[in-house]
Amino acid sequence: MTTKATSIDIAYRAGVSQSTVSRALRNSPLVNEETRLRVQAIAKELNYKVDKNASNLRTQSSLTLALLLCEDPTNDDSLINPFFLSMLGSITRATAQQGYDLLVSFQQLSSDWHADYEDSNKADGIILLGYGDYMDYEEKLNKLAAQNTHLVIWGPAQHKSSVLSIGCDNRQGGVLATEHLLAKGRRHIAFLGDASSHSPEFQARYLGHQQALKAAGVPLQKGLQVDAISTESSGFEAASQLLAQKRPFDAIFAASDLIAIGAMRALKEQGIKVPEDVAIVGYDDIPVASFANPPLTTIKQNTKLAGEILVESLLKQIKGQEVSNQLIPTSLIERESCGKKL
Amino acid sequence: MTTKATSIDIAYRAGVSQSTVSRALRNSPLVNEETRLRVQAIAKELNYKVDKNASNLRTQSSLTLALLLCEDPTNDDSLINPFFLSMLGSITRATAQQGYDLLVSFQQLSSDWHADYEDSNKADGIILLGYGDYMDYEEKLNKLAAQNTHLVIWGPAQHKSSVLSIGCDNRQGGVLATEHLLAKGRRHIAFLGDASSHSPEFQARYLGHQQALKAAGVPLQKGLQVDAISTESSGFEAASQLLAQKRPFDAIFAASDLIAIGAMRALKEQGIKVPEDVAIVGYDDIPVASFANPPLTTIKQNTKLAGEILVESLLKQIKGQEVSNQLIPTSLIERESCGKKL
DNA sequence: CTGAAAGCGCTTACAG
DNA sequence: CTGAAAGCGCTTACAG
Repeated sequence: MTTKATSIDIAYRAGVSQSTVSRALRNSPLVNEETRLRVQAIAKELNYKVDKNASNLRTQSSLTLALLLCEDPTNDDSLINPFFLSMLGSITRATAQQGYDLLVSFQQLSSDWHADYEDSNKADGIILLGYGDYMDYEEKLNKLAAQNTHLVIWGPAQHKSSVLSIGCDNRQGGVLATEHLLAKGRRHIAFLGDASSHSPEFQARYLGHQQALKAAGVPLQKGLQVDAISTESSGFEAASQLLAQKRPFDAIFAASDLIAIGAMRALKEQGIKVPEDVAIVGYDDIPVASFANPPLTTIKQNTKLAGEILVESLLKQIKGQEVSNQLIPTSLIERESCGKKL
Repeated sequence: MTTKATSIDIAYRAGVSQSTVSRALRNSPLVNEETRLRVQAIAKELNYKVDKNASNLRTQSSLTLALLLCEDPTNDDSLINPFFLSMLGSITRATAQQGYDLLVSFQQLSSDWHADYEDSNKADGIILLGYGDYMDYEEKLNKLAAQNTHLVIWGPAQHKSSVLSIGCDNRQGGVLATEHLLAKGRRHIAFLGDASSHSPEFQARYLGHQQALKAAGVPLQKGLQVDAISTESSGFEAASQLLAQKRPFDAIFAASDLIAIGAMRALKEQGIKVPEDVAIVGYDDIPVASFANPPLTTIKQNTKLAGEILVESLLKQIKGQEVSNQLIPTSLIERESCGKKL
């Protein structure tokens, strides 16, 4: 193994032309079966692999997808949102299943990631996984779409945006959570999470919450909504603030599991029992949820399916097929934070 | 933006040759400052990006690293070991920092991953992150090393292997854990984790445990070691088995946080209090650890540093520089599962 | 079924 | 400082 074998080496050994080698290796029906087998045997023996740079250059495609994880710059610790990590896993798998490679990159929202990957022919398309506040980069996104970049983003579809979006149905998840709490007999349900348009996901969950309340004829109490971002400490803060209000409540719908866990800590410190005094539902079903105390009932986003759809849609777009935004349904995972199963 | 601009388009507009464009874009000192600026301005205007396939083909390098995550096939759910996820994050960052791209791939140990990436010129080198039992693929690894593949693996250095290894100092971590338990006055310390050579990491931790015991003059009780793999349920099983033995113990050193958490569940179910009755130390410091109840004291592996060293070493190897195996020190994170801080 | 040839878009000696 | 030319290793019309 001194130097890498090329198709010419194989051609020489097999006594055929380099073109034939290329055809044989790609299983072209044009080439004689016997020749093909001979060529393939020699290729295997020499441990030959097609040079991707050469073939990509020639075919002008890369069989590679780029995944851009846009992180919240505030959180500069090497800690990644566990939900994203789970998405990363499923996207990697789905990409491999389709015979593509995956280039992964972490980006600050601020940086000039726009199209670097596709423009330089490193990837055929881009998947963008970003945090909450899409408004910041909506402009960039639209510009990209206008340039015919192949791009799919994870998240709620934006009204004015023409970018292909795949996301979970946050409103439906919100409905599910609140319906569950209602079914457990709770009537004073607090919502922990930013409900402004800067967090479209959380906002949609809150909207679902309101919808379920309305459907059940239970009045919404605005005072029971407290802002929080998706961290344990923010959840702790929000719950403490809620408690300080002295406004009675018997349940919490937390916009994320991390918030729920922080909230549970705050409740425990004040001697409030979960689920006896306050029932609680989270959102995401991150691994920690099942280890919480008590194990957390939560809304699960199907990351496996999401990854598959993301990759599938992007590939369709690349091939010029019709694609449309999709909303993936969520499901409720019942554990013990809302009391005994019904 | 109809079609992608090439260096020829720029040459045409700038009124220079394509060679000069190439030089100007690479900031070659050979080219006149004024020309360079003009060319770069036009490139920017046309949104030009160097075609990676072409330049890689020409230079025979890819500025890309491949990360192979070899998963335990038993665990076919989309759940990835949280520790690996954390490594993935830090490797991605370290790679980007060095100006390289990262190709990520999940592999079954069984599959023929060997060198696909480097052989096909998609990557300049490979980082292998695998689960416990390296013996299964040691042969493959040695073959690769013999082929001059640029490769670095995460894990304990193997005696007979010539493969570059970077890993945490598991023995030292074991010493740390047991010393801490000893300092808390515990004398009957159980060890939960496979201590055979099939799990070299766990085995090294167990060896560290023994070493600390010996240094303190506390006799090792072999009966207090129970096998477990790194899952919550296996930890639960192991602790249950330990309890069933009726051999008294006042502390547990779990070979991983997941095992520790499962063990805590088993203890709780039997009404045994942590840390009053039994103190417990885990290993890894995965995110769940701090949310456990009580928060888990554990041995932290510095994944940020590990990722950096992994990438750095691989790059050195690629450049033909001297490299050697490295052991990264661990540290103890004290929380509440061993009682009050001293 | 097979071969000779062009060309993907760069980088880099070589000559001036 | 600049240009003409070769060549990285493939794929694929084109001709036979």
